[in-house]
Amino acid sequence: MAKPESTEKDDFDLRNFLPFLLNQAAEESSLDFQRVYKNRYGMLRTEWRVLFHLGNYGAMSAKEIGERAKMHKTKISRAVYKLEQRRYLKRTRDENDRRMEQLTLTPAGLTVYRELRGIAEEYDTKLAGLFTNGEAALLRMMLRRLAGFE
Amino acid sequence: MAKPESTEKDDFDLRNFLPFLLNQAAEESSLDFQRVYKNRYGMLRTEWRVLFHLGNYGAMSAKEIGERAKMHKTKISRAVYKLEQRRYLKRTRDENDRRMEQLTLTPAGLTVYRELRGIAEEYDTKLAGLFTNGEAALLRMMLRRLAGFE
DNA sequence: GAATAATAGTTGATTTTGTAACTAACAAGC
DNA sequence: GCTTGTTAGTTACAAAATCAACTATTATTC
Repeated sequence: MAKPESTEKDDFDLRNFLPFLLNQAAEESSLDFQRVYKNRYGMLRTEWRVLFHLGNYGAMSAKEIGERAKMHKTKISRAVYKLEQRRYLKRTRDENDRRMEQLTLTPAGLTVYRELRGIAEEYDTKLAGLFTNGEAALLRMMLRRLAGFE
Repeated sequence: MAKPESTEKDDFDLRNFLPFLLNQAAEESSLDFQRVYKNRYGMLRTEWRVLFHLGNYGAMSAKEIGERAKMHKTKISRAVYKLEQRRYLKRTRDENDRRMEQLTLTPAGLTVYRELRGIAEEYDTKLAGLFTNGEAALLRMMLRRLAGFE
């Protein structure tokens, strides 16, 4: 006599809940890269992000980085400070609007960026290798949409 | 005379780098849900996760939650403490192995779980609505693989 | 079965993040 | 042109995450 234990519907599965799933995937898929920038370059997550923004898109202000990476301005302020200490970037006051400063990578910063970028590319290829080319492209498209890019 | 500025290859785009992209998507896609458990229920991320594990999969030990959610044991220890304070769960010492304790939701905890689960389901549906059914299913499959589930 | 190692969970110290208040420069209204 | 509001960025303080050391219990080894 198959009597249901309760009337409760519980077809919900945490492991399919998109915010959780995305978070777990993000966490897991950045472990190896994290090890590199952390252990090998002594950087924090916020720091490589700032470095990559400047390396990849060229000089910009802290505010602009904040908008692109959706990082709070205090995080960026501190990351910029650390990168400046290590002589990876320099600031130049914007003469048109003296509230902000233009951030530029130094040659040393650019070198580190290129090294890390190489590792990032390899790593990305490895991750994408879990899928067919078509799937991977679709994945990126969907993630961009979820992230609010495009 | 179209002379390239440098020999540098820079087809790299940070916004397509999977670890970054996943992180941005995860961040962005959990904002609304975060507001609910934070502002309306005064919970932390770690806390709703523990609550959901117990609600969704039934009683288990802190260690088991840690393995499933890839959360460090100190985070769990503190989340369990908070949930216990609020009478959302109770602990019972495992008599076979007295080092660990079985964690169970109280009726109050179960109620809160069900409320939040409902909101989570709605929210998930909204997010999935950005895609076709087939795409969404594929997305979940790919994320599960990246997360190391299955 | 006593000594050693391993495991579940907690606690305290340090590091990192988040929040709010602040300074300095610019913009707008009148 | 002076008051009021806004913006870029920093700093101080509070909250949370990380890391290491700790207790209590179980497992292993000789």
